[in-house]
Amino acid sequence: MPVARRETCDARVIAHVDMDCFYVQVEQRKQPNLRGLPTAVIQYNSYKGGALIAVSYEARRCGVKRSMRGDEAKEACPQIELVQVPVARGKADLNSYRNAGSEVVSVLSHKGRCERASIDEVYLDLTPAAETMLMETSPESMQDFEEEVLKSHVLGLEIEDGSDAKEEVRKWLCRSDASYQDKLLACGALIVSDLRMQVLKETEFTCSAGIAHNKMLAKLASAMNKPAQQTVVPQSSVEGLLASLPIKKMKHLGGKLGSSLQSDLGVNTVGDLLQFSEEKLQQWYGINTGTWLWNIARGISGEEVEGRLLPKSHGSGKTFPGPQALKTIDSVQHWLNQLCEELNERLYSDLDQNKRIAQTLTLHGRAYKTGDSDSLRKFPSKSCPLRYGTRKIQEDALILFQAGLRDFLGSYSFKFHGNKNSIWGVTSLSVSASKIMSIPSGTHSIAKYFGGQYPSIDIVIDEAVPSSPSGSENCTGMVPYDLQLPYPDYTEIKHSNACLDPQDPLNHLFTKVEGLTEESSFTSPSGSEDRVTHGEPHRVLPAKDLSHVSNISSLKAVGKKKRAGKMLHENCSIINIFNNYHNSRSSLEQKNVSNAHDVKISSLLGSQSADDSYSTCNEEIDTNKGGCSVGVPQGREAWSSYNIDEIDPSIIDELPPEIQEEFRTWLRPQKRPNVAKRGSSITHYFSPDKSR
DNA sequence: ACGGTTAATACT
DNA sequence: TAGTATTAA
Repeated sequence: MPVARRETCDARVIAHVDMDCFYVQVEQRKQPNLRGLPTAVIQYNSYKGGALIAVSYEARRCGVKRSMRGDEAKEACPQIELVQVPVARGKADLNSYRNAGSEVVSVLSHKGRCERASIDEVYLDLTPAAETMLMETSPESMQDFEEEVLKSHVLGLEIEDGSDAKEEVRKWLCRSDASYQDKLLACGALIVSDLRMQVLKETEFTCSAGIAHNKMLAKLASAMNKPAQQTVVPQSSVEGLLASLPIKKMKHLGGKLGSSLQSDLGVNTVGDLLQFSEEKLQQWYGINTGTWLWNIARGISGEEVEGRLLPKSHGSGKTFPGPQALKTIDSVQHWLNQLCEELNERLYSDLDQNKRIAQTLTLHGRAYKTGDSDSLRKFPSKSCPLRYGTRKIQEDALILFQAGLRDFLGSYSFKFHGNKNSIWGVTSLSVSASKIMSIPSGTHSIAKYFGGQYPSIDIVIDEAVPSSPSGSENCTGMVPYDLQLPYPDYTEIKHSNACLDPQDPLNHLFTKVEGLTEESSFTSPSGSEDRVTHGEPHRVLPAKDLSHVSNISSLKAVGKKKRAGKMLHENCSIINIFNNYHNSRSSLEQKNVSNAHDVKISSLLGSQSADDSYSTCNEEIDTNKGGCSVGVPQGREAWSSYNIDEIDPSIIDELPPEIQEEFRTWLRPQKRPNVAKRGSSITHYFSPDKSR
């Protein structure tokens, strides 16, 4: 949650690092002969030469743009080298780019708190590092600087014609009469240029960066001078910068909200927003967005750098444009199988490398209905608890699709159901895994149970662990681990204060999840009658008729209520054990657990081979004191097994500092409830952010 | 309605 | 909550 309190108290040093045409650089590193040539990365060569997704700066100089197709690019720049995105399972495979992004993160993350903002972007909070540098090795006392940092752009620093820009920058960097804030930024510039050189040395990738007092300004700055340059935003330059900055250039305002601002208020630059009171902006766009707008007009953004090096979800998707639209369940199933195979592979990599498990599987689709004016209707997304193993994910995804299709088609559809000349076409499919939790990996960690050292714990193991649990060889339905999350556990996570009602007639089901699982895993996808539904709000699918859908254990086990702290050992979910473990700790013991949360960076970035065994649970305590740990669950989820309201605030001081921080973040004032907006249909995305 | 794919976040 | 919508790279 953004908190702008710091904005007025102390100056932060925030950097945004943005890789230059990243996919191109990854391909050029693979094929060094392409270096320096106009190059673009395309996917799917079939239609008009494929779609460009990254363009080198040489090619941009030729007039090639990202919105072009391969053919157009060739036309604009005949010498252009077009490299195809790797394809696996008939779809684009972005793994090499993800892994390259991780390489970059591993270099950047050892200096200050680091947030992986996307596959090729990172935020850094360099405040402590800059403060330290200012105290110990202030640029003021430095004689010479690296060439690289002298190439920095400093906004508001006037370079007269004929004067030496590098000399001006050098003078700015070691100005002794600079404000404290500017001195910190100067330190930030030195640190960042150092980091960028390190990235180049260790990964062969160039990047650009912005250095400013908050994320918003750093992000703006990193895009101002590309490629391979950095830009500093002194506070004194902010007003002028925003005064002329087109509103649409601002992050979050590139879409409909930005357009509304233009049409509702006649605002064209960020500076134009200054004329409106906070109340006025709130009236138009709601409390949160209104306050956010009022702040950004003043260059204020209190968003914290999150300290997260890993993605929060994994997804795999594909589009089937126009004539390629899928018209049969069989073709849908085929593609779902491909997508799920990829997803499963990535889930196991994440488990292996980062000791994380995902809890929710979601299916998204797009579809049209033929001969229906309503054909643009949205295909609903559906989700359910995630069960590990290719086959299970495939089964569940198909079920979710069928549920979605049923909703999509509505009542009149059923007679054509399954007909060859179907009245629908699917134009895109995607499956994703979210609600990822990190499994603590220290001495007392249940991660050890994964390694089989404590086989008495009732985790279901279908089969011995193969070294590489990739999808295709799992078609037998055998999977290494049954990490399914039967419904009771799932709901329990979200409602740690839920109670077990001993009288609940569904309890017997609750304790029989394992049996149901075994039985249902191999049940044919139709005709099953022995499902159970109930009226609780945690159904995955609508309570309507599900009988056309196969059994799915997670849908069947629907008992929910449970007394906090009282666990049922018959229930074999890994999450349940996790919770049980946590809940049985004293607050003192929790210290140890928390300290052991972190996973070594090396395990994140080590060779990508999937054959590391889980038994190599390290007992190391994280050595990174900068709050930049890997694999630590962030935010509330990390503490989901505790009832927030039951935490005695006095225990917080007893916790290790990094955990205290997490608690405090978590206990910060929550966002104000939104109030009605007026005159705009734009929904609200922003949290209160204002300095007080 | 060939800017695809992936991911994050906010709202209801 | 689960589902929708917006944004961005």
